[in-house]
Formats: sequence, C-alpha cells, structure tokens
Amino acid sequence: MSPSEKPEPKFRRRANARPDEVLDAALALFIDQGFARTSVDQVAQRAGISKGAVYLYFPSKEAILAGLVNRTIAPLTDALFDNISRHQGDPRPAIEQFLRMMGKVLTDKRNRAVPLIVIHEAPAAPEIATLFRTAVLDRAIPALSTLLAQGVEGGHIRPIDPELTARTVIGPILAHIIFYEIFGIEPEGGFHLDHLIENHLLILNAGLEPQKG
Amino acid sequence: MSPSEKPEPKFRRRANARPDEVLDAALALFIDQGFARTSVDQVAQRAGISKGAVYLYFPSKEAILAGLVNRTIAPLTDALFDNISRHQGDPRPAIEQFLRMMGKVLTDKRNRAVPLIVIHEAPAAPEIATLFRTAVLDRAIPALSTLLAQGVEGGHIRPIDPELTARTVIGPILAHIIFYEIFGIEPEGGFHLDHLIENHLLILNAGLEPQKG
Amino acid sequence: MSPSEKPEPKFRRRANARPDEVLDAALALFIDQGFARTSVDQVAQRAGISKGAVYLYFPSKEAILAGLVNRTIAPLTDALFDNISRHQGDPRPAIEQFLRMMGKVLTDKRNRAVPLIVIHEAPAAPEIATLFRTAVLDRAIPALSTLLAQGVEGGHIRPIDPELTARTVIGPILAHIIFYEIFGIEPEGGFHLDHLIENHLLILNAGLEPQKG
Amino acid sequence: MSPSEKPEPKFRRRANARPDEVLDAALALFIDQGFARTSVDQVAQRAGISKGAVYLYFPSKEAILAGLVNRTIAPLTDALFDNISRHQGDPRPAIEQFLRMMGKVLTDKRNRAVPLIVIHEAPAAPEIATLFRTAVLDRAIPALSTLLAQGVEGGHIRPIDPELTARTVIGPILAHIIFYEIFGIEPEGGFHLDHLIENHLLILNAGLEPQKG
DNA sequence: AATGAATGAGTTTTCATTCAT
DNA sequence: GATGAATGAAAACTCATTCAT
Repeated sequence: MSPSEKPEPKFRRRANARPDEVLDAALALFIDQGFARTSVDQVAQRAGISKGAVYLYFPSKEAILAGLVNRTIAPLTDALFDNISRHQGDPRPAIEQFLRMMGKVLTDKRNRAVPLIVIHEAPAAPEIATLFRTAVLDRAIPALSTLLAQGVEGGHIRPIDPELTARTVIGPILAHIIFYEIFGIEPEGGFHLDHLIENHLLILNAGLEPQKG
Repeated sequence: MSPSEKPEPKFRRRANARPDEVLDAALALFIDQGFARTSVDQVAQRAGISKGAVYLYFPSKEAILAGLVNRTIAPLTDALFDNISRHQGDPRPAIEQFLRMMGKVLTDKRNRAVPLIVIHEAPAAPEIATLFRTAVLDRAIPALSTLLAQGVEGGHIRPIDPELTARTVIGPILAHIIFYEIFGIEPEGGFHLDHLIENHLLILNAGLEPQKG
Repeated sequence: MSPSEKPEPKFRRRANARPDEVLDAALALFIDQGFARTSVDQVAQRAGISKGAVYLYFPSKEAILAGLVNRTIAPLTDALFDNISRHQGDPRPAIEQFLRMMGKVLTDKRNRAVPLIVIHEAPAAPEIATLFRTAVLDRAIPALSTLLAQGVEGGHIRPIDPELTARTVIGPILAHIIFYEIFGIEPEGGFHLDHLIENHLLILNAGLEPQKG
Repeated sequence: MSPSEKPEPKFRRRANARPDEVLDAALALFIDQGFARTSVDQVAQRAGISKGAVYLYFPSKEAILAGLVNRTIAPLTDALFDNISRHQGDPRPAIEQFLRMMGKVLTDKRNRAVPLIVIHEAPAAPEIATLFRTAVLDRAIPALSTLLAQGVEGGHIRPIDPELTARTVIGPILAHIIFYEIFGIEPEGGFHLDHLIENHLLILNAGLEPQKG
C-alpha cells in the first residue's frame, strides 16, 4: 500500500477493440458450455468488463451470437463462390480446391464452433440460423450445384443430380465434425480433417468419373 | 368406505401404459417446439395427466428425452449391426441395403426428430448424447468400418480408409437432413430422402470400384 | 424443538382465496410506495407466498393492477348509471344522490387508492387507464351529461353545456382527493369528503337553478 | 499553447444557456414519453450535449424535473396571489379573472405538462410534489380561501366554507385536464379550456349568489 | 397412485450515475 | 468544462422440481 502504487481505477481503459474482445470471450464460453448455458454475466466477466458494458456493444445476448456468426462469415467473399460456379470443364479440380479450403478453415476449432453453435441453437434462435443459411449455405450449395450441372452437361462427370450431389460432396465433412465435436467420436488416426477430405476425394473423384462406352 | 361402495371401473387406465403416452406427447411437442421450449406442464397436459404424474414415471425432464431416445433406439438389434460387420465379399450390396434401410426409417419425421433433438440438446444434456452415441454411432460406425476393411482386404473395393469412408457413406444423409430440418433447405424435387440415397449410391458405388490394372 | 412441534411445512395451505390475498397485499403496497416502486417480490412476501406463486394467479405485474382495478370497479353496475341517465325531471336530486354515493365510496381510502394509482401509472400502463376509463368514466360522464341535458331541455335547470358541466359536478371531488392524497393538503376541518360534497352541492344546486323571467 | 494559437470562436456557446436548453429538451421528451420512460441520454442528445454534461448542470434526473417545475413556477409572483387575497367586495369578478388567467396559461400544452408530470411522479419524487405544492397550491388555495371568506363576511356571496369552495372553483379545470390528458376524453366540441371555464363560471357565479330574503 | 399449488434459483435487460481522459 | 465508456444494482419473469393432500 505504498503511495506509489497506483490504485486500481474503477473504470478500465476504453478500447474500441471491445466488441471483438466480447466476441472472443463469448466464443470461448459458447464452445465450452453452449450458448444457452452461458450467461451474459459470464461473457462480461471473461471479457473483463461489466455486464452493462456488454450491452453497450450488443443489444442482446442473441446479438452476440449474431456478431460471432458475422465475424466468422465475413471472409467468405462473393469471389469465392463465383469462382466455383463459373468454373468450366471438369468440376473435380474445383471441388478438390473447395474441399481442401474448407478443410483448412474448419481445422481451426474456433471456426468449427460457430456452425455448431448455430446448429445447436437453431430452434431457439431461428434468425441466427437464417443468417448463417443465407450467408453460407444459400451461396455454397447453389455454387456447387451449378458447378456440377455444368460438369454433367459437358460430359466431364457422370450424369448425377447436381443439387443432391452437393450433399454428397459436403456431407462427409459435416458428419466428421458432428461425430467429433458433438459425440466425441475420434477416428483412430485422430480428428485430422485433411485426412478425411483426401479419403473422401478419392472416392468422390472416382465416383464422378463418366462411364466409358 | 367399504370396498363395495365404489364400483371398480370396468376399464382402468393401466399404469404401465402411461410412460409411453408421456413419450408420445413429448415427442410431438419436441418436434413442434424443441426440447428446451417445451415445458413439463405441456407434456403432462398433452398426455392427459398432471404434471406431478409425469414425475412418477420420469425423474426429470431430461429423463423423458432419454426415454424417447431409448424407445427409438430399441429396434436397433445387435443382429442388424452384426449382419453388416460379418458380411463377406463386396461390401457395396450391404452398404446399399444399409443406406436404403436408413432412408426408409428416416423418411418418417418422427424418427428423424430424435437424433435432431439429441444434436440440439447435446451441450445441455451430454449424457443423452452419450446414450445415443453408444447405442447408435458406436455400433454403426464400427460395423461399417469392419465391412469396408474386409472389402478392401478382399480387393472388392478400392483401398480406402474404412473408418473415414464410413463418414463418406453416412455423411450425405446427415447433411440432407440437417439442411432440410434445421435450415429449411429443400432441394428442387422436395425432401425425398430416397432420391438422395440413390444418387449418393451411384457415386459411392462407382467411387469404391477397385482400380483396374 | 419438542417432537410435538409441527415442523413448518415448506408449502403452505392451498387457498382459492389467494388471488384476493395477493390483491390485498398489492393494494396496501401500492398505496404506500406506488405501483412502479413496488416489486412483485414485495407483493408476494406481503401475501405470504413466493414470487412464483404470484405468477400462478397473475400473468404479469400489470395484471395485478388490472385485477385491482377490476375488483374495485365491479360493484359499479349498469343499473347505477342507467338510473342516472334515465332520470326525468329536475336533475339535481339525482346529482345529489350520485355525489353522496361517490362520497361514501371514496371515503374509504382503499377505494380512493385505485383511481389514484391509475392516474399515476397511466403513462406506464395505458391499457389500465383505458380499462378504468371504459368502466368508469365512459359510463359516468355520459350518464351525467344525459341527465343534465334532459334537465336543460325540461327547463329544470339553467341552460348549460351538459358535457362540460359534468366536469363541474365531479371536478371538486377530484380536486379534493388529489390535493389530499398526492399533495398532502388537508382542509382545516380534516379530509371529510362529505363536508366537501355538501358544500359543493350548495353551490351547484343554486348555480343550476333556472333564471327567473 | 499560447493564447494566441487558438483563435477565440466568434460565437461561443454560453455555458449558462445550457441548463435552459436541457430543460427545453427534457420538457419536450417528458410530454411525449413521460418522465420515467425518458432517459437522461435522450435528454442529453436532444439538448445536443453529452450525458455527462447534463450532470454538470443537474445533479440528478430528478433535479431536471425540479428545474422544470421551478422554471414553470417562477412567473407566479407574490403580487398575483396577493391581488387575489387582498381583493375586497364581491369575490366573483376576482375569481373570474383568476380562472380566465388559469385558462389562458393552461391552454398551452407545455404548461399543462408540468403539473401533470408532478402528479404522475409524485409517489416516486415526493420532494417535487412538495415543491409544486409549496409554490403553487399553498399559495393559490389560501388566496382563494381568503378571498371567499371575505366575500362571505361582506355578504357578497352565499355563506359557504371558503376552503372547500376553493376546490369547487378549481376542481372542474383539474377534471377537464385529467380527463383529456390522462384518459384521452375530449368533449364533443374539443378540449377548449376556455369553454369549460365560461360554462363553469356561469354555474359558479349563480351558485355563489347570496340568497335573497 | 395422482394432483397441482407452491417454490426459488436463475437470467436478461435497463439506466441513473460516475469518473478517467 | 466536456465526454462517453463503464458500472452495478434492481426487477420481471420462467419453469423444473417438490410435496401436502
């Protein structure tokens, strides 16, 4: 208690990094306990601010989740999806590239967490589900479908239903993540999303090969 | 108060019919509103009994869900999974049969509902997730893996990682259901899980074909 | 702590008098502290039940107030207002009777309290204000207006505007109560609403006397 | 930082104009939304200053209301009330003048607003009620009482209780305003406070007329 | 066995007020 | 003087669970 010791100020620094800090805290907590079981108080405490301060940046608890989704979604540019849907010729290299990119992104647990939370909370927060759908699924599925349809038309791949095949393309990744994150099922070799994707591509590429004769 | 005063009712509600009625009520409600937003009161009312009576049969709200999961799981006999894992020769017919059976079962919304609820509630009710995993996933995935490993060994299918390929087998169905049920995404032709499965099998069968030469 | 002492049961008696007990508790508290400054917790405590139990009977805090208004309003039968508006001949005896009845009712502090609370809370609870208006003012003012109009037409009283005169009839009572209850202003002789009314009637009766010639 | 570096702005906001601007903003907001549902932030924003700055001029939200009451009250000089209480002879012309003046003042919604807010907030802010009472009611009622008492004594009006009659004089105006502002009850001809007053005076003047014989 | 009245812990949200800058 | 970020206390409401009857 020497006079030189600076007394803790009641109010901490002012940061305009605050919203991001709140999101960081929220994400960590949501991953641990889920959205519903995390209180705003906990988020605030973990972010090192008061509950009231959280409401300075986010008008509601749900808005925090929306912020999280938005932050995760933001890097998904139109260019990304346009590239896929505008691809000409054999779709398989484009699919490979797409899946490997997904693999890279989703290898980071923090990126996997957001879609999972959305899935968990969809019944309680349908607007968030819509937000995610609009920003991700409604762009990715049509892009893949277009890519595949073009491949069928050009005879580059076997004639399949493009829209349904999009589920064959993406589904295994979804299953892998859900098995691991929700049910704690880990393959012998570990989570390694890249392994899954390479194995999946092996089958997918061969499976799409046009029949001879 | 002699026993002759009150005539025995001709039909007395058998107490052991009650738990099932509760589960029926709960399932209908959970499908409609989700587990979290359904109150025990609602379940009781729909089952035609009092809230207190529900607790006579189930010690907690979560136990109702567990009961639901158990009832849904019960038909999955060991024989079913044994058949798959003991299959010899080309695994593809067995996979076809397995997927078509899944397709039949999961075409009924009531059967889709339980796994979906489990997924939604997993963070809040991990024991239920475990229950489901143990009874379903921990049996289905190894069975498929064994089946595939045997196929690889016998040269009936291309050399792939059996455990990871199990995700390629199942994943598209999971994706289809999640897209539809959670995000409201319906393919142009409608939900039709059987279409999805036939399209998927087309690719999968070709994709597993052993390479010539 | 003798064994014969009955341990306090956790749950008290079940009464269907409960809603009324809640209203009693609420009224006392609202008189003391006002509606806004009274918490549901306080109401519950005063009623000797838990907060949750209050919500068993009233879906919201505002509903408690509505219940209070309704209970106070209930005795005002249609017959009462019909009597006034159907009166024929000199309106003054009817007015006398009406004001004296009001005086009797409003001499009870508990009856005065409800309109006052409504006035205080009108900006925060406009539906309650509407409830009160519909049940009381929209019946009393037209009844008085009709009575006065008939009196004017029959030449029993001086030609005045019936609707505005209704305010002259009622206003002094309102002023008396507001001065006393809100501002703590007490006439030298004490609150005595009946004195006020007699004095008011003296002036009112003379003031309505038709001009001679 | 020499004084010459920063040129004096030609027009500098005079700090002492600020409190009045705050009051203006507050009044407008209070009329619109009521005192309780107006936040200090809103007042600050409307006044074009920061929330903190409001607290430079007013130590609390309640103090803003007090300031508003004071500003409204200020024009009520002692002379005004002295005139009334010192009046000799028939009190009726003085009462007429008084009521017409009230009518003029209260025809402006902004002037009606302050007493109404005081009435609404009295349970939450008793000191403000006291402030209003002391400055207005404790001067007006005695003044009227004195005036009436003198009129009775001089035989200019019928023998009535002066203090209670003061309520008969003022009450109809209060009723008219409360009916209109709080309950939204408008006479057929519109609010027109002056009509109410003229009608009231007709009755009042006749009602105070000393009895013949 | 059955009821349903009662409990009470838990959560989001608001906002007057403070104070570091 | 002025700002506005931050605080923290308060309060309504929900509902799984309990238990007297």
